[in-house]
Amino acid sequence: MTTYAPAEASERTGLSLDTLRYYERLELFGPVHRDTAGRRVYSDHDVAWVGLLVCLRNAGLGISDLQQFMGRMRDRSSGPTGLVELLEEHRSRLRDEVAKMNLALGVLDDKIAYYSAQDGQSKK
Amino acid sequence: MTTYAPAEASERTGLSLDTLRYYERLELFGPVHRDTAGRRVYSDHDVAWVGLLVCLRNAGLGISDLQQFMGRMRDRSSGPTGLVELLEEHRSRLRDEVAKMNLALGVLDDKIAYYSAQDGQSKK
DNA sequence: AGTTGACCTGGAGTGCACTCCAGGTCGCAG
DNA sequence: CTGCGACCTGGAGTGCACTCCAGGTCAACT
Repeated sequence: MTTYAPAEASERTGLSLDTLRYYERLELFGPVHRDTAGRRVYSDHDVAWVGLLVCLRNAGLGISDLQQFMGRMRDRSSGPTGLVELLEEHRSRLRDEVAKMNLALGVLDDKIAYYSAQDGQSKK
Repeated sequence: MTTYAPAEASERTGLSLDTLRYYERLELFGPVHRDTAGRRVYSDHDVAWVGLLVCLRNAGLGISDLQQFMGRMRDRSSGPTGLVELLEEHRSRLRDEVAKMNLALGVLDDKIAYYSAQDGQSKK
């Protein structure tokens, strides 16, 4: 199993060392294995997991959402935790967001069309 | 021309009174007309404009983006200001965002499918 | 043995976008 | 004319998500 030094994990996830540690403190992932000197050694699994976190963060989920998500994952062995419901809730929120953004995109398109036309003939 | 008291403007734009005043201070819109007692009187135009701001904010533009946008609008009479270019830049950023969100949506779909299946047979 | 550089910790600092507050003014219903 | 409620101001406070920092440890190179 491949492992990664902090700097490499940072590079692969696109997060700073600080952010990686920050996420770990908040228990969004980990615990991360340490070498004899106390330095972090990230596994494939860690890196992949952080990739998921980054993706969901990019999508606009907050830290507390991710914490909930993690919590449910952890307790999954002890029966149903509503994990799927939680995910579905976030999915529908995300869809709303996307809809909003598409709306804004439409507005931007309109504005661009409008002002392009104006600028095109502005020195009348 | 219809006008609106602060409370009504707040209702129509979905922003709090505080936020409305905050946006005005930052010159994202206005200046807003006042009555004899010094109270704000919002016009149709103000409300519509704030609607645009809200839409762009929803879409993830920051306050400083909106300020730039406003600045260019103001100076438009004195020749080309690169307003269209600015809008186009934001549009492409927005498109990236949407793409990211769609990616996240795909990931969520996968997770939901995966954990639904697991939960469905979890009490094995 | 000394220097370098990557890493460690806990905690303080930053930037953003609000949000709240104290203390005050006004116009109108009773 | 007295409340009352909506509004005003400048400025302080909040919550989030990092980001930076001082002071220290350790392994490897020279």
